[in-house]
Amino acid sequence: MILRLFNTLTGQLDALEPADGKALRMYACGPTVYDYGHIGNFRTFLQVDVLRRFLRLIGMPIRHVMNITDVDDKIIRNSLEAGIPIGEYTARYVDAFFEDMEALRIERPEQIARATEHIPQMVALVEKLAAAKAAYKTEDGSWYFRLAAFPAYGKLSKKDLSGMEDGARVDVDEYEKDSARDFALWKATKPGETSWETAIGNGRPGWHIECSAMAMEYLGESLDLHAGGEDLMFPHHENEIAQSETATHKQFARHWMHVRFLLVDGRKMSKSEGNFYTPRDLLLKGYKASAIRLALIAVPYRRPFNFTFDSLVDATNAIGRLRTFRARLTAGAFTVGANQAIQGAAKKAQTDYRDALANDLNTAEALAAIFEMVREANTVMDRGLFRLSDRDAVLAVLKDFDAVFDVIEDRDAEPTRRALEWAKESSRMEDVAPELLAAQSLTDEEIELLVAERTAAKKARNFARADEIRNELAEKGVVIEDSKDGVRWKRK
RNA sequence: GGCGCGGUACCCAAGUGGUAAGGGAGAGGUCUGCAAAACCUUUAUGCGCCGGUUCGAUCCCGGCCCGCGCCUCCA
Repeated sequence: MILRLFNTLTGQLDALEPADGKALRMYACGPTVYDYGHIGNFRTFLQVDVLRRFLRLIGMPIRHVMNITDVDDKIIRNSLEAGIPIGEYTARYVDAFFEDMEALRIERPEQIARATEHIPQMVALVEKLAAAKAAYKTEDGSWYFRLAAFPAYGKLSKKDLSGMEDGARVDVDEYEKDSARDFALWKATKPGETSWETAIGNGRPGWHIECSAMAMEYLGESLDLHAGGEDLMFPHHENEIAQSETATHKQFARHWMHVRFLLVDGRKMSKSEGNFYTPRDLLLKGYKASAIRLALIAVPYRRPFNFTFDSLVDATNAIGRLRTFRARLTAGAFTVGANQAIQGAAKKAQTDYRDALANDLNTAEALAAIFEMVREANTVMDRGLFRLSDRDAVLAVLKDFDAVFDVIEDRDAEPTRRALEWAKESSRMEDVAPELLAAQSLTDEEIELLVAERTAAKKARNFARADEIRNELAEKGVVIEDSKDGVRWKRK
């Protein structure tokens, strides 16, 4: 099976395959650690996670590199304001980033590359460009890439910049540039700012150069895939192409994937609009990590996703349905044998599911394939015609599903617990939803005791007491389900 | 202004030149001590509007309206 993925460069669906027949070499732009990541950032990382998990599912080995930008204007400004070294300033956001990644069950790339740890590689690349007369140094000590040196500029974003050359928009700070569109490779620093003493002078890297240098360091001069948010297409990725291809004379990346933006209530998310959310914010409001994950991946990556709290509720309920279904499968006592209808349904679901993902990662269609099977299996179970081998067949499909979506297996308690801990440490307890605190007030053991007491009361036909316990649990977010196979409970 | 994307039921959303997946929510029913869960039925003669091509268009073409993104740091 092969994944056909939209390629920004060619404007069509292209088969995604390693050029050398070995592991797929992919690079994805990671976060700039000047603050906590928001759900927009994580939509991109999550969609890339879907990609890598699906590739693994179909047996393609991958080598995935992600950068962490731990030096840039905002970081320098903020750390200066806080009066701490940038390393110390970024450390907490790097930690937070990995914590959030884990909460959302985003797999760690094979290689994480931090900008500050690859200064020599960047310097070498600038030197190479300088030798090719594609980079020049300005009076203040900064280095710029000469756009005129790369005629193909704009091929990714399909921009024709020839008519916009040296227009009215010249930044006063950058008057020394040969052309307004030339971009910084290396920035001279002002006194007091973090800088590196290097062969090309004292300063710090420009943003674009880090991705080129680090991608080539770990993946070679020509990548199979480069991914990132749609906003990075121009100018960031365009600049990466320009500087890399000018330096190597090789195609930098054969395949480009861009994840569309997440909107909130139909608008771009921004702090000033007041519609800005981090995963932490949502966890403290009582939403589960799995619901955030599903909501952010259920809409295919090439569609803008309009985030609303409704979308989170929808995802929560959909996951509940899947988890209930699987619990019913595992708890049920089935007679030996197989039901041909179910065997067929499982096979079809398996195929449809994989085909959907293979078709430009159509997560919505993949989800539909799974739910169709769930309904058919439930129906057959209701009729008592479900057999032991059917369980294996259906569970196998769910396993495939969770290999990519990873939401059925309930690991929601830990992220919520950690978010609460974080709220305590950072004095944000007022942001915690009261229902969440109520739900946290009972331990599993306490719940088990109450459930047992209720079962006893029911047996004694003391329904008043049984209902009383059920209501008490409901108030604390615990739902009880009586079934032929015993009592199940779950936290809502 | 330039480039691009979208407008499908109450909400989210897939999709195809041949007659509308899936999820969520609502209503009715089955089951249950009652619930919950599950299942069944039900909710778009209709896919922004107007033309055109076609035997036939939601899907192709043209125009229009509305919404959004990028063009500057940005996932």
